[in-house]
Amino acid sequence: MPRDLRLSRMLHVLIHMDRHVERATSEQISRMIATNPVVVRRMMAGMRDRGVVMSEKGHGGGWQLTRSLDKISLRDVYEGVGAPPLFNIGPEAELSFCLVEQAVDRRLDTTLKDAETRLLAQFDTITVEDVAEDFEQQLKTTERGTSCSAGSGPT
Amino acid sequence: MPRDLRLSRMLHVLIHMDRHVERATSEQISRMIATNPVVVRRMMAGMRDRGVVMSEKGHGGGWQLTRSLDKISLRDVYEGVGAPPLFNIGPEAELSFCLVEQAVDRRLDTTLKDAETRLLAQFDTITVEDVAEDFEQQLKTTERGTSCSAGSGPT
DNA sequence: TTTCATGCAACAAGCAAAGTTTCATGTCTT
DNA sequence: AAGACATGAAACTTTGCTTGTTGCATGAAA
Repeated sequence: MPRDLRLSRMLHVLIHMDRHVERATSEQISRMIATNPVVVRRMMAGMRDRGVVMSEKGHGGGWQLTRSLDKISLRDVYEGVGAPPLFNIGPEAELSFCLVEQAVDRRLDTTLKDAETRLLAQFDTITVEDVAEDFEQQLKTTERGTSCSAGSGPT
Repeated sequence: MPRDLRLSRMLHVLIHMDRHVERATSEQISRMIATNPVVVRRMMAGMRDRGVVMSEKGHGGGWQLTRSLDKISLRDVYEGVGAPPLFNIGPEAELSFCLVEQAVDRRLDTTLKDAETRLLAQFDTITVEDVAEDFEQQLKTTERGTSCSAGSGPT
């Protein structure tokens, strides 16, 4: 249903990096989320700019976390991946000369801004570690050590 | 910024219909929101199915409100235009075999569903009449009777 | 110097809403 | 009955944004 997968994918990646691989190349990461290394670099660049991960070039290089997951909030990740628009609905960008449309736009705008503020506040309260623990809880229950990054090559 | 304009546009149309035109053809309505008559019919069809407006074919036909604006909530309009996805972000639709991704998806899903519930509840509390009164308040302040449906022909 | 990695730019593909064209159906007027 | 006017519905095109892909430059280790 949604169109922007970056937040979801980045969370997925960060947890794998913390729990399973420590340092990973874009190539390896791209296999975790079934995509292309370039897409990974594009996403990771924003995280690096925010100081959540670091990258090293050259032989033996790759990506690495710079803090533990309990110091990374969903908000950090959301902004790291470029703070894409939260909502799919809303008024047109350019304001109209029609006072009716202006009133509609104002009302819709404030209502959505309110919802956005509340949701981002929620994002502030959730750490990636919280989500990682959800994962481990489930792992304990099912007994299978199923993870996605294992083995399977590209193409 | 948003991609789905139907809620915004429909509100705009309903207020004009109540305050200015009473009965309007798709052609006239399409001029209000600067679009095509077919786009209007597509949007209005859902509103008709929900009993908010009625349509009549043939000479002298067109669209008409079946209730006053204070009996139409934003929620009604949102659902009338097809209840498009509220959010632009979120997890992939198909569930993964990777337990990490599953945990991420669950967490994101519940968080967004929560926000969705709150926003729709907010939509329940706002009537189109409320928005129409915003418009008239503004009208009183600026003294200009500016509206969009006046005069200007297509192309 | 070769190999492996990121960095960056440009372009193609996929998807959903919006826009458009065309024709059928129904209704009022003359 | 004929003509004008309106919705109804289907098919297709356009648009905007994310994602996917290719190519090349840059930097670091072997």
